[in-house]
Amino acid sequence: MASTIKTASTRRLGAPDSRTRGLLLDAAEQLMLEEGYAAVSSRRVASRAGLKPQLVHYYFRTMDDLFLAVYRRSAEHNLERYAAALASARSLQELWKLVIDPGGTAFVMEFVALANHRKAIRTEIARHAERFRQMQLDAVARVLHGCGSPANSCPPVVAVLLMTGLSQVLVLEKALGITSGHDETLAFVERCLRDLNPSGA
Amino acid sequence: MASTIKTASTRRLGAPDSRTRGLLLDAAEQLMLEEGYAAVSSRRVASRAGLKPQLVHYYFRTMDDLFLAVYRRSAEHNLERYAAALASARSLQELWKLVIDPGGTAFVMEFVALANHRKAIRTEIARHAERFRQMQLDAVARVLHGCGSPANSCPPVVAVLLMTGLSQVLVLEKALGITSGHDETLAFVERCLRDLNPSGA
DNA sequence: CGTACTGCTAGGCAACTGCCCAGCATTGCT
DNA sequence: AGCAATGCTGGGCAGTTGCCTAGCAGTACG
Repeated sequence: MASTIKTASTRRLGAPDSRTRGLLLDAAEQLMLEEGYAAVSSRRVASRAGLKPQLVHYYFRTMDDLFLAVYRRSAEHNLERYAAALASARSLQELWKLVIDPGGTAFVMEFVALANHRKAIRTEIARHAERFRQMQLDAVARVLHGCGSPANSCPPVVAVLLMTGLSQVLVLEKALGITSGHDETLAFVERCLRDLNPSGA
Repeated sequence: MASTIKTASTRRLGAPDSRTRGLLLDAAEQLMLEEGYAAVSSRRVASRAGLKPQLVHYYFRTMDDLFLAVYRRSAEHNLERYAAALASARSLQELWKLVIDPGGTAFVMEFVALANHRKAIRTEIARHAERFRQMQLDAVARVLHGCGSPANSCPPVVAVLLMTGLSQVLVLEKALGITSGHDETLAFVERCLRDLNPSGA
């Protein structure tokens, strides 16, 4: 009754800041991006990290906990990186560059697929997305306000959704091997941005 | 060597137009939408259809063949339905209504996730997407040409991509439970369309 | 010294997977 | 009647999965 306390409901679990735990998260994240969430199993994660399979369940009670941890860590990281970039963006052009960066989008897409039928992850994504949206909104509103065009242009929320949507199709289609119309669209967006704010970057 | 001919490379397979085969396709499609592609296994598909598991492999050599068949059947069906609707659409407003219909989008999203790491399905999706895009393009070009605004507006391809992107974010976010900015965006789009073509319809 | 805790592991259970084979009964052709 | 094709099934193999239990060796601390 001494060493294995487990407080009647939870079994022994590894420390959240362990180095090994981090390695497992790395491996899971890689696997997920390369082969999809269905390929992420405890054995595969461990072998990719060069560790024993049981370690996965030593640090994460269930596989869902693993997925959540992977998502949380990456989302938090992206949020910080993005916040800094957004804060220093001074033009719509710079914001657009941030939005169409395919780095985060691919990652999010895979999680969206996973989240589609796991509510714990779905709500976590929703929470982060709202924070994300708010950040973008502030930045766009600030920049839009700085370069005028109140009635001519569209409300900031709409601009954010438009940019997000466009970025999503472009990234997704590129991944599928579809590229028709992409160049024209990118050129069009840049033309629009230049019309709104001729000073450029 | 008589009954089991199998021509040395392929084993015996069920007829493509069999009623049972259709039931299996139905079951697989349902499962996929309700629980994700990871939940589609031969046993589960069969039990959902009220049939024996071996029938799945009697009609489809591999699970990938099953997925491909599910996709092909549904995509073909959507394509026809869409073609008819597009052909009869006379205004941008009507086209927009077709684009934001969430029916097909959810289905496509699940397959995109699956396709991400199965090249046979990926190329099939790409093929259909290109046909789809071309159809939309023709329709948009026709309608845009009909209501003028050559320089003021954007090229048809860009319009299609914009609409597709917007539809994707809206559907995807709604599924996740995120709705901030959606109403404003829908209102904005309708305002834009009315500016382009006041006659509405 | 003993005690408590930590990181880690050997081993295993029950469930599930894709896929195959041999064989049944029915139908239709000759 | 004879024969072949068809729809279907009982049974099974080999592999993978999530998750658990019991325990080992090392360290910190009284």
